Amino acid sequence: MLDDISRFRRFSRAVTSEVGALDTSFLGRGRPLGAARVLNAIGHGRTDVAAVRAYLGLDSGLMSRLLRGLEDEKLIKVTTDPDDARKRRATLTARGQKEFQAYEHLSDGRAQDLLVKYPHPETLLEAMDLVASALGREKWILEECDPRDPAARYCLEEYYGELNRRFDGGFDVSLSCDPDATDMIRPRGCFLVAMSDGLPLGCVGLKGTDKGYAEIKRLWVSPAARGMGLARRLMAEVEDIARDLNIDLLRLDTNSALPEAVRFYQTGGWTEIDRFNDDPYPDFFFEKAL
Amino acid sequence: MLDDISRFRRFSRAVTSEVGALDTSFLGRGRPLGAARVLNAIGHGRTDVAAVRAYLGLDSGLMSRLLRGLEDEKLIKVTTDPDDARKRRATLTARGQKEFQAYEHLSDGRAQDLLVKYPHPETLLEAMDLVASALGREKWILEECDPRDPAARYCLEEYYGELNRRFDGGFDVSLSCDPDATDMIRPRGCFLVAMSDGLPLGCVGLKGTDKGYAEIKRLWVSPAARGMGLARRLMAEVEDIARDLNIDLLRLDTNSALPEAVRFYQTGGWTEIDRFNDDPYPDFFFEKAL
DNA sequence: ATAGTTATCTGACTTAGGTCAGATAAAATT
DNA sequence: AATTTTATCTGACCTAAGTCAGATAACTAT
Repeated sequence: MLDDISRFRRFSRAVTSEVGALDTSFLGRGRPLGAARVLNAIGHGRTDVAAVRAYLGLDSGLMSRLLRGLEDEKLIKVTTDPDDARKRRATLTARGQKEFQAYEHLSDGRAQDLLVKYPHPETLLEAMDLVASALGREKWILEECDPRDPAARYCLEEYYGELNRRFDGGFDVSLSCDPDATDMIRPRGCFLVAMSDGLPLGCVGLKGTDKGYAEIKRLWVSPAARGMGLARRLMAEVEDIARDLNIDLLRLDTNSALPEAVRFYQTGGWTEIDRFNDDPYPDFFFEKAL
Repeated sequence: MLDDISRFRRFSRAVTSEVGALDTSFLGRGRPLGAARVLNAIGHGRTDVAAVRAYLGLDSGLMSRLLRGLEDEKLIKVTTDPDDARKRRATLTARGQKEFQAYEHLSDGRAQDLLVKYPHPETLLEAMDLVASALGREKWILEECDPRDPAARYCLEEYYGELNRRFDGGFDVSLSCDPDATDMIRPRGCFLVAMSDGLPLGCVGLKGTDKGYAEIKRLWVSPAARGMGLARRLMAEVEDIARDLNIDLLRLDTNSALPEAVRFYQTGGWTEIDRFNDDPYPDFFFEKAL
């Protein structure tokens, strides 16, 4: 009915007319938009004046005046960068912090007002997660972390939940060979999480063993990021790390109830091998030499 | 990991930084934003000056000046409303049409540039459809139309496609009792389509018969609109029309492979009855007295 | 050391955008 | 018929936002 471009433009119309109102939350505190935007950029951690200027696309003269105005209001303190005395850095004063929080509160309120219109917002929020992840794809960051960190645990919970839904008899972690966190920390292994502006989108674990190979575990990609090549990026990164750790053989297991995973390994340079463990869940086994 | 408000704000950040650029397409033709917005509003069919003013939220003085500017450029012609000589209506001149098309082309180009970054945009576009539909829910319109109109046929194709995916042995319209289009047109029946800014979101047909009852057929709701009460709205409307047509008994059939449909009828005042036709697909039958 | 580059500041200037008070004419209400 | 309301227009005015040219000081490269 509608072609892709029309669908895209329909989306942008809906969003600018409904969500665009969120920008308005920068008003309502008796300060012009420009000054409010600078204050908020600083509040969100952009201390470097040049960075704020680039982010907001402001002329240097204008920026200078806006900073002066905020200084006069005693909301920020501008100091010279110790490493490069040409550069300046701006930080919020206590009063600036309060003002920034007030803006945050306004924005939260607007978001809440819009959300409250939807009796069951979960479907909507899931679609929003996907759109935000896709649009911000260039800003995805792969981070190495402890598998017990909150982002990692969130991914693992989602992963277990999905297995439980997709396996015929469900999935119970305690019956599976749940890897020791310490086996997925350097130097024995590692754990990667992909983050997109605060939302974890996927993870993968490298579990060191004493059997002459390491195992790939817990490869998961959020529904909000599927079809965008994240699994491939995670695997490439974790293989690089494995090489760094002088690991020359990788193994993994998976299940035929996850056909997209099986296909992913088959087309990703992995060779099918015989069962190499006694975990009750997997029925497909692969290895790859590095 | 993130609460609903944070997810919503993450979405709005992503969208304003990526899609916000679409607004910029209103620039680039050497005209100030205000004038460009008015020209585009008129081009999109808002001929009533008051309507444009309300839509863009402009002061009457400012509006007046912007109209004068566009008139001076010979892009629009402002005439007095024949029904109410206080009101004025603006229409594009031939030159204005060309200029409007140039803006449309710019917007299409921007949309295309953003879309082209996604190798398989279908998932993204589906999520965008859903978000746009949800955000624009207040502007949904239920329209009565001929079941052979493009929007109706689009809905029916989607409906058949979904049945084909969800029924065990697939679905073939030609084996089903496909209702005659003329049975779903007044005065025998009717056909309703729900539109949301150009995208059909759902449909329902009322098929007149000569057997003392009418049938509800082809109730479908797009994945982009599920869980938002559209089926209920469509049914309420079609029941009103049935009453208008002096129909006092409705019947319908459905299939246990569509549990949400069965539940919808069970909780919507319908009573299960015995099979009343020999269509090979349905295995659930309902009726409702008006 | 010199020349060029970079980050910021300052002052002068322009424009878009928006507000306000009143004017005008048509329509609606009493 | 008189009054009120509505839709638009006009002129005066203001401010935010942005542009530009040059100044200053610090850093970088030759």
